[in-house]
Amino acid sequence: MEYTKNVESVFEIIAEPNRRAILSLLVSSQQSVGEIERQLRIPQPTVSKHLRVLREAGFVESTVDAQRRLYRLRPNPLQELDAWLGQFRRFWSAHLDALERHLDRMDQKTPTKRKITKEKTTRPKPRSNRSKKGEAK
Amino acid sequence: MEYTKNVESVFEIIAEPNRRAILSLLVSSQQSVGEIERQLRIPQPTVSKHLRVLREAGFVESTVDAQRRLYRLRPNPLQELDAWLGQFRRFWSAHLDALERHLDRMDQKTPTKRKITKEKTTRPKPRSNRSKKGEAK
DNA sequence: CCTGTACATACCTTGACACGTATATGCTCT
DNA sequence: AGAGCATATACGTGTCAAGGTATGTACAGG
Repeated sequence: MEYTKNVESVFEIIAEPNRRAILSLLVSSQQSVGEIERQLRIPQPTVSKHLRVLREAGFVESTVDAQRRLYRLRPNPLQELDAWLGQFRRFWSAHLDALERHLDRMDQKTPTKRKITKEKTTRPKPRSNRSKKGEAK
Repeated sequence: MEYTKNVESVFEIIAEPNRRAILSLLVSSQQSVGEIERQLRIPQPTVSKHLRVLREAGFVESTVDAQRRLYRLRPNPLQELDAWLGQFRRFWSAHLDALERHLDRMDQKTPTKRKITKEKTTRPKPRSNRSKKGEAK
C-alpha cells in the first residue's frame, strides 16, 4: 500500500551481486551483519548499506539482539519475481525440447549461409552458448 | 567460466524496464523492431540498443525478413533466472504460512520488547525514484 | 540509379549508484 | 561514567549505462 514503486525496483535490487550474495547467505539461516561481513569479505559499511536497501525493499527483516542486528529473509519480493517469471514459463516449457533437438541437428551439420542473429557482433562478448547458425527467411 | 560473467549479467539485463517490456511483448509472438517501437512508444534507436543487449545476452534471437528483423524469445537466460530463484523457493513455501500467522499475531499485540524490522525505518532519503518517463505501469 | 524504408551504430551528455573513508549512534559490561 | 564493540550514516568520488541526436548500412521498388 505504501509502495507501488517497489515492485519495479525489485529487479534493480537483485541486479547487485553483493545483494544477491547476501540473500543467498540468508537462505540457510538468519545472520548478523558481522557474520555476513566476514563470510563475504566485504567492508561493513557496504554490508550495512546493502542491507538497508534490501530491508526497505522488503527482501529482509531485522531483529535486534543486544548490539547486533539479525537479518533474515522475507518471501514476498522474491515471490513477485517468481510471478513475473511466470509469464515466460509457459513459453519455455513448450519450446525448449523442440528447440534443443533443432539446434542439436543444426550444430552437427555444415553451416548453411543463412544468417541469424550473427549479423555483426561488434562487441566481442563471447557468449558461446551454442553456435547458432541456421534458419532464416 | 566465460559465461559466469553472463550469468551475472542476466540480472542486470532485466533490471531495465524497457527491456522487460520488450520481453513481455515477445511472449505472445515474434515482432519486428518497428512493431516494438510503436507498441512501447519508445524511439527506434533505443529499441535497437536494447534488442542488441538482449540478443548478446541470449534472451532473444533475430531473423532477417526483407528489410525487417523479426525478434523472438529464447528460453535459456530466463531459465537461469528461474534456477537462481529455486534456492529460495523451498524457503518461502516452507515459511510463508507460518510466518504470516506469526506476524499476524505480532501486529495485533502490543510490541512487547521484540521489535521486528520497524526499529527505525529512517527514510531520510526518498530513495530517489528513478525519473523514468514512458513505462506504463 | 535514386528514393524511401527499416534497422543499426557512433558520439555525447547526464544521472545513478556502488564504494571507501570517516564519523555517528546504540548497547554491554566493568 | 567510560571503554569498547556492533552497526548505521554522511560525504566525496569514479564508473558505467541509458537516452538523445545524428548518421551509416542494407534492401525494395520505380
